[in-house]
Amino acid sequence: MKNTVRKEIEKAFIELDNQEGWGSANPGAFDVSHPREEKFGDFSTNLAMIMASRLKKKPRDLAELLTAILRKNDLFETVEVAGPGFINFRLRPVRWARELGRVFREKESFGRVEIGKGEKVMVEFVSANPTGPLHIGHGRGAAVGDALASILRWAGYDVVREYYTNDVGLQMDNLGRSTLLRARELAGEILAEEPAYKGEYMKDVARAFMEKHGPDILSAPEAEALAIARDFAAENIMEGIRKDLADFNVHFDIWYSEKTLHESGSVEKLIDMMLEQERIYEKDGALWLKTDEQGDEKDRVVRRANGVTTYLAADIAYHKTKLDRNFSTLVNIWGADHHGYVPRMKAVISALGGDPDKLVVRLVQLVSLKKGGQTYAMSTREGVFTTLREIMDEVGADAVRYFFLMRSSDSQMEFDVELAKSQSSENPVFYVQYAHARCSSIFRQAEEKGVATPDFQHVNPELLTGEGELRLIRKLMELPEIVEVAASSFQPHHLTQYMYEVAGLFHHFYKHNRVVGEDEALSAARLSLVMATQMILKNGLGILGINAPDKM
RNA sequence: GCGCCCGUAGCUCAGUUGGAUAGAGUAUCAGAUUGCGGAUCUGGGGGUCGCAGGUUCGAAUCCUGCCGGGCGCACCA
Repeated sequence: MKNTVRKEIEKAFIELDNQEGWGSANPGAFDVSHPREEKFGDFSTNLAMIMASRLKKKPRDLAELLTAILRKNDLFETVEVAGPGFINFRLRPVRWARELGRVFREKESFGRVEIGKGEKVMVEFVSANPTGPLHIGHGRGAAVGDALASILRWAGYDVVREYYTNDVGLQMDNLGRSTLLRARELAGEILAEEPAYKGEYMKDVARAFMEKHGPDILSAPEAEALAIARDFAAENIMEGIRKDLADFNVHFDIWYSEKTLHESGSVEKLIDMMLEQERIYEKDGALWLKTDEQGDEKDRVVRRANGVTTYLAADIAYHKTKLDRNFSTLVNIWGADHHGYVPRMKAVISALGGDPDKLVVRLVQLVSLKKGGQTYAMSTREGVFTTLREIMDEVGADAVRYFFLMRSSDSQMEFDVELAKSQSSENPVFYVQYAHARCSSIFRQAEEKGVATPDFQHVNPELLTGEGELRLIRKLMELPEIVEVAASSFQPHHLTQYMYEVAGLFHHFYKHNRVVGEDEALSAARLSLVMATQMILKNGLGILGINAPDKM
């Protein structure tokens, strides 16, 4: 609808331009927005203010001239000049009601837009090392990454969800050693040293390890036992991560293993190539990548003096594969504690001959937990963290996702556990899901009373022009705009916020308008509005990866 | 010391590319409903948008400086 209005404004401007002979032809960039105050109308444009300086006219005078033309358009009920030179539009109510037909034509696709034009986008997220279970920080990244991927898909991009596993290197060796230590402890030995991974979960890993390999494994040669323990632990923990994510309704297209990059030799090959290109040089026995001249604080080591490559070396090879796979945008969702890597990774992209602007890093800020009136900061340093599994078990996957998605990922957030658990209107996820369930309930009621589900083509739109109805309809028709905003800002919370508003307007409508009543035509019209609302709630919640229940 | 994010109502937070009298929930106060799910709805009070400059017709939004909070600054990942 917004685009329709924009086109009408452009047409009017061109007409005015011809009439006055300014020859400016192009109205340029101007806004069409929903005014904050309802009394200003359905849409508002700043065109007159933008063009005023270019044409050396007073904004209000220009606005008046445009208004005279726009008033002839029967799309609008009123066109008015306001404030410093805004033009405010109010559409004829019946035009809004008729617009609902779009929802019934597009159904489960209503909300899709084509700004992506089929371009390939990768969203890489979570990518936690298989050294321990996911905690709620990972959970926030998982929710944001997954919802963002869906939003981009709805915006017309060809999206791939990818998880990169760091399944080799020093951390993995530490993991193997920790497993063996715990296994020996289970066998009755005293801990020879403090394990690198101290969490309780390591005891479970060790127990499973012993069950599979039996006690003989402990007397095997150290190197052999270590390798077996390492591989077992990594696989065991990774399995848990996959399960957690699946239960969190997060599904990846590709699980990319760092190990394969080493095994294929592409890490070494790229280092050699960059040495030749003098993007990598030797100093103090180590090999360094020139990231400094690309905006990083200093150059970075890719191969240590002891001959072992660093994480960065693998990351070069990994990002090479991303570039080779022809994505137009590479989105990475990282925890805020990794922000220092952004310039480094941009430098890597440049060194590979790619455009660093292709890499979009969304940093997701930390989560703290509020429980029993206390706030707990999640801290890896102090080893205090709640796992994603624990919080999912306590409040449910839907509520966890909703809470992670209702705030801007740029802000640190407080997760109120009691609120997420409460089954009342105070809890936003219940408020939204309840709106959907209420729609279903209305249909059940209609069915009992023998009221048929209407076909929108036979509904009289004039019957949907009450204040509460119009407000709801206007909001419903915004879904495509919201998808666009969320996609272009890479911020899913815009959609979550919108869902809440839709639910609020629907509850209001329901309270003040009898849906299934005596008047057959009116019942049909209102039932169709409920159907449209339910479709929007279902589509929106679907994008966010949250269930839309018929009963609660 | 350098860098990134944040600072908006008592509390938790929105505010799309700069727009009109800055919003929601919650808390608080006051109300509604003999009917489709009260898991709902209506209203009131509550603000120096951290502070100070600057750009602009117009700044919560952009720029600079300062203050406060969080997080990073390895030949770890």
